[in-house]
Amino acid sequence: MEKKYNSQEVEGRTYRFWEETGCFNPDNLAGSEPFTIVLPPPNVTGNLHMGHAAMIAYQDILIRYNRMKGKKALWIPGTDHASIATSSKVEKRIYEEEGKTRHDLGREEFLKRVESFAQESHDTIVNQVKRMGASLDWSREAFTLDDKRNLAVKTAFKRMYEQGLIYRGQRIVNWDPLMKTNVSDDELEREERKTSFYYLKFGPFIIGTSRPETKFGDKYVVMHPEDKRYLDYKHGQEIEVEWINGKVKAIIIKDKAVDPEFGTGVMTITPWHDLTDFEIAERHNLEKEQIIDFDGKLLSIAKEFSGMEIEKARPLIVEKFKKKNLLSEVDENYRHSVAVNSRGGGLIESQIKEQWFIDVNKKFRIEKSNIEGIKDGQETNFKELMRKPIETGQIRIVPEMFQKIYYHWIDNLRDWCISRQIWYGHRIPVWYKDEEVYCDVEPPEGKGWKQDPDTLDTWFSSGLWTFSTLGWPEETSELKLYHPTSVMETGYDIIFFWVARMVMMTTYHMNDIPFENVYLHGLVLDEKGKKMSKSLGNTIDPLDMVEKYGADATRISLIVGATAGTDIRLSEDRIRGYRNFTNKLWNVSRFVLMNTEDYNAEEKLEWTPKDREIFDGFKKTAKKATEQLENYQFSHAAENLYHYLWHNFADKVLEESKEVLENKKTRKTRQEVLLEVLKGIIKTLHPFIPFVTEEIYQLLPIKEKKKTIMIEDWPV
RNA sequence: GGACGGUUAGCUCAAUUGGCAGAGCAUCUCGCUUACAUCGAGGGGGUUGCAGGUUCGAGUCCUGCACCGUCCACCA
Repeated sequence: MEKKYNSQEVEGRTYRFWEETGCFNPDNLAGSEPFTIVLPPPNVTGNLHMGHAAMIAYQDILIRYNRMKGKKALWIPGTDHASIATSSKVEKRIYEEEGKTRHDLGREEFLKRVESFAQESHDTIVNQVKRMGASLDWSREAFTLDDKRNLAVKTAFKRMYEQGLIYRGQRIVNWDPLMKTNVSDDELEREERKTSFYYLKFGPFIIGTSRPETKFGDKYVVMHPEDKRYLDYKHGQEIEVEWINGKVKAIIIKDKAVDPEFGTGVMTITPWHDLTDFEIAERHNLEKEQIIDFDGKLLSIAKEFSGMEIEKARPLIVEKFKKKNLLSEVDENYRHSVAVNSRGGGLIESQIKEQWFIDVNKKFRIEKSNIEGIKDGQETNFKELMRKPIETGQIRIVPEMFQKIYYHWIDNLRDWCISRQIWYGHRIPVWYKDEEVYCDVEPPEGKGWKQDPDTLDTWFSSGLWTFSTLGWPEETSELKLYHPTSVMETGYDIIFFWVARMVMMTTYHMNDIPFENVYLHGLVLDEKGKKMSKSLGNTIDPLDMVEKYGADATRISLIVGATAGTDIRLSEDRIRGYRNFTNKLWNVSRFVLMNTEDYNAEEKLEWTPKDREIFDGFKKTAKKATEQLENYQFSHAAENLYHYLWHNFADKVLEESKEVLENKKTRKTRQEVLLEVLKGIIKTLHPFIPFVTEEIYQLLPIKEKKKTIMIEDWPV
């Protein structure tokens, strides 16, 4: 046994060895009870970060533990094309390097570039995942945009379209003028900004606005019906006012959406560019006019400002209001939040545009149902399908706290906008010819059909992930055996994007739940508690740490102290600390092996009471660790084992054994006990620190050794 | 504006249903004893955010407050 443990050398060789054993593939395992996890597919946008490393650690623990418990443990790898994120990344790169936009390149050429970037990222990521020691079944690897998944997406779309659950409509959407696409409500990020708030004279009224550049088309002035200050004005009354481009006729509208407490209690509306205004306009059947185009520039209605970008035009427009004596007052310290595209895009401008939506309220009949609380043939809708399995406990969320957040999201949910005006992703399987619309998995026969240019929101394909990876829409035996999956282990930050959508898609298409348990982990933050980001320069690259301290140390440093749903602070010191732990385990093993060179496995002797006490001490610890693992208390389990190895087995048992081993009478049984306990320790520690434990296992002088510790029996 | 989480040793966090406040790191003292100095032996360090209440007993339960964080929300 080497005096020093060389993680670099051992880890590289051991992963290859594991792959060769075939034990990552449950088809080669003896058990019959399945245990399934699908890996949340990393985006093919570059590299793995610490968050990925943590997620791999948690899932690999579950998989290795259950495999040792004799289950058919399946962990399915895959990557996500992440349409908007990947597209944005490549667009930026091309713009920086060549000064071109995707529109300059054209759809075909641009897609080629994205695909080659995606392939590169994929290869890097797969390599990194392997370095972490993940026992994934690579024979089942999937990609959200490969042929099988493409078929699944199209099939899913078609079914939902035919049942009227997917529809196309003119609606107000979140338009990103920078990336030139719409994004869903969940992809928005709010940023608080300090801006000026302008009070403008609109005939007899003073109206407030933070967006004077949208005011060109104003012809409705709205107030609360019960606002006493304005009782003299009647709904529908027409007034003539002097406005930015001369006299306009305006109509008084009374609507409860107006808050009398805010500003002057009167506002003019811009239905094309604001959701509240849009809804008011819908209620009263008012005209809607576009003021800003899809590039974020003013339209001809703005007269001399037409073609200008908003930021540039705003001060000039304010100046004009001022000159015309229409500016009453300016509040310079107005704070409000603006919406930004969280996928690296720009400031959101609401626009009316034709888009595809999933109707979350529409009732439909579910033929068969394995969902608790929903009967065969019952009428239901997507909101209910998402809610029911959590309510009945058929799906358990850990930590429980997130249930409330989940319900709250469902209650406030609006129709999910699934179309995107970007090119990288699943093209919408709909074709048009004149007034005809055709939806199918394959394009229609005949000439003159044009496919919808849009692609689907990346989360549409992600929503199918638990079953599309198992071969759906084909009715495979894989699906029967491994679905519903056992655990969905993912970050709490994508509970809406992903967890909810999987529940929705799976209950609808499979009439079943996607997973039995949801374990939500926290974020990996830097040592000061800040989010790791490249711009802040506070990232720790998992691969650097693997090279310096080993994958085992990196993994366990992400586990201890990470309880469900809470963020973890990581520093290099922490990882170094756990490297010391793997070193300790190595030396403990060396001590045991050095003192058992003459051990004869054939001879069976009776243990002394002290021997038994030692063994019981380990049993107790292992039992506790098992309970903790069953309850997803990874941190506690790891800490518990850490403590036992170091402060009980090493500090007490080995120290005391030094004397016992000297004595010929007591030597033999003690050797047996030490080997037995050491074997137990490395088995229970294996899910956490797989490499070093495998290496030690291979060196143990025991009989009936399996080819790998991965398929050893769990010692409880 | 609404909800949720947090506040415990210098730092990061534990403490099952209320039952003697703990661990790791850091720090200090001593020790290169042939498993390990990536180590060992030992020490110091606390009014559990604040103010009340329930209880034989509160870090834990109740009420109020303060601060930090997160999510949600159409205030122009």
